[in-house]
Amino acid sequence: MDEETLESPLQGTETVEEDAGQNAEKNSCKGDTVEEDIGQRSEKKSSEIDETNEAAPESSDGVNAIGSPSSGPMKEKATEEKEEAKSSGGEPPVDWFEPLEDDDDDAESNDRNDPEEESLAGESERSESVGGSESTFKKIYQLHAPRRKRSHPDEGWVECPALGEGWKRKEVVRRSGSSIGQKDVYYLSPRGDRVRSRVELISVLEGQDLSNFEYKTGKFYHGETPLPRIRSRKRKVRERSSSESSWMERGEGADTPDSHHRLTPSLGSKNVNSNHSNAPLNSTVGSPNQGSHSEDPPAEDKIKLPGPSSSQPRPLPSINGEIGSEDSILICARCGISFTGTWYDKQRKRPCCPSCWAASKTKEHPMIRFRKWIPCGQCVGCHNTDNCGQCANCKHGLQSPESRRRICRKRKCICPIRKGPGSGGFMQQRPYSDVSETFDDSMSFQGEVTDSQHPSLKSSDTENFSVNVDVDDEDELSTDDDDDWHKKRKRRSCGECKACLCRKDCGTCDFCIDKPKFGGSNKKRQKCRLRQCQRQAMRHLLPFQMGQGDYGPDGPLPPGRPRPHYTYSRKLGLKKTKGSQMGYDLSDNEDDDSNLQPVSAQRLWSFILFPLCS
DNA sequence: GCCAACGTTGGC
DNA sequence: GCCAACGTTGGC
Ligand SMILES: [Zn+2]
Ligand SMILES: [Zn+2]
Repeated sequence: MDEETLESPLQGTETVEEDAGQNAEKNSCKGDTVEEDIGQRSEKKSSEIDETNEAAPESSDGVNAIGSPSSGPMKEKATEEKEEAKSSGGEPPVDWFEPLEDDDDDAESNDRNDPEEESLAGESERSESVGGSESTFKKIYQLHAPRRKRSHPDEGWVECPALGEGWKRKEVVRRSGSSIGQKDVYYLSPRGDRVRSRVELISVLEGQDLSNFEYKTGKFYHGETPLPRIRSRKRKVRERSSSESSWMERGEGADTPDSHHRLTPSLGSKNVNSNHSNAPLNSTVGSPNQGSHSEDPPAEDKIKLPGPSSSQPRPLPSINGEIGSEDSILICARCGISFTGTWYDKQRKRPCCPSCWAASKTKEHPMIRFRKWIPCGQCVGCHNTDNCGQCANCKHGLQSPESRRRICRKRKCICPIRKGPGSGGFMQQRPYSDVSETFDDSMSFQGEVTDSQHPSLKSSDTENFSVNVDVDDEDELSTDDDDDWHKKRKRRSCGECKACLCRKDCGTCDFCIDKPKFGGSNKKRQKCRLRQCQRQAMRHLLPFQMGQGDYGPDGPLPPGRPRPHYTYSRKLGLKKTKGSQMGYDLSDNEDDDSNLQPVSAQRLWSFILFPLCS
């Protein structure tokens, strides 16, 4: 979908264009920029529903609270979130993305103190408000209105002829909260539909082509002025944490206020679109539905995480709750500190504080082992001297300054199983002893670290988050090694052996049988055993004959690489081998020298025929 | 957009 | 520790 692409927070390397766009924005629609609280927006919605007598409500806090007592009104969420914050860590609050009550302290502190009472109040109120009558709206408005300073809802609207007669546009700058300074753009249709996002706009303007419309600026672009965010991006970006993508400086999402309400994986723009006919303005929010997560498309395609623009000061994480309101406190799953904001790890399962996130970006995170690729000097890649001119890196290099050029992928070492001086392999890049450089003493994880004899290996918490990370400099710190990630997916095959060169599946091995094309259920999803690389395939993927035999400490090494075991996926009770000490990464067996191509493998392969490949 | 298949996870 | 299962990714 276009809008998914357009609004993807991952869209962005175009900070510059973005800025330019913002300037253009001012010029195009001449909109007064209204300053507004984040939290206000939810209030304002109710009030505007009132004032415009708008039948189609527009958000969960406005709509669901009115129409459905069971549909997850924000007050309940607020309570839950608070509970979450109290119980250290755990899963993120389901609606953490809601800009709840994290603003103006002076005015709100009273309300905040008793969320349960508030919740109850909201409940009874909702129970009365079945039909969403005008009086109900007013009641809600009155209930909420005194709680925050608000800009007048009629304020700041300017004509936006680009969308047609009667359309209005409004910019709102947030005055507080974690995304302070961020500018939201709203539209108001001639019918009074209030639009907070591109998707909503599309819904309201059913059938109209908005592909050239830039939500943020309120302008249509024609041909020669491509919208910067439309550029396709490599999926490699996915490897970056959602936390990073939560910085919305890049895409248009940064300016669609609605984007902050569309953060649960199950609540993507897809849902929005499927919901668009009658109530376009309430479709982007709903009660969280965690269950459907796995069936959704990759979350990154549609999730936007809230966060301030990069051009604005980033909120400092609060250390153990000292800073920030209780409502938005999360417990970092990595270091254990509490922090305000909405940072999450790349799987969006655990909160990840800005420090940890930043540390991971700067390769200084104590819980992560960063490794760098060292060319072996022997493999095909290393022996290649000519750039292919075709690969992404070659193409990239054509447009890049010298400092950012990358080595041709055909010339990169493909030899993942070798390591050591003069040999390819991962080298640890950052010692654990650097922990203290990055983290403050007050951070709770330090206690855990010192409690254990060995910070990186003994603490269970540390264990859980001790991750091997192949350094990926793709975007930030380009070096010659910046496409190791690319290689990572290649490292099961040498590309040269008979098995690698074989293009045909045997159709009879278990992996083949599993394939849909052979009538299988696609559960194993592995390459035909006979096509598993003779040199680099995982041992357990090789033909069965090869795994058997008299391999032992004194005998020949078994062929193939052993299956890696991922220590970070294990919880408690792991026993570490003695070699698994600081600076030695044995958690990923690919680095183990025992994985070196054993002579016996070649011999064994001579027993495997390749009738399909010869 | 589809597909092959890689890497990781959780259950046992 | 093994392995079935599956989310994810790069190539086409
Ligand atoms: Zn096969
Ligand atoms: Zn091979």
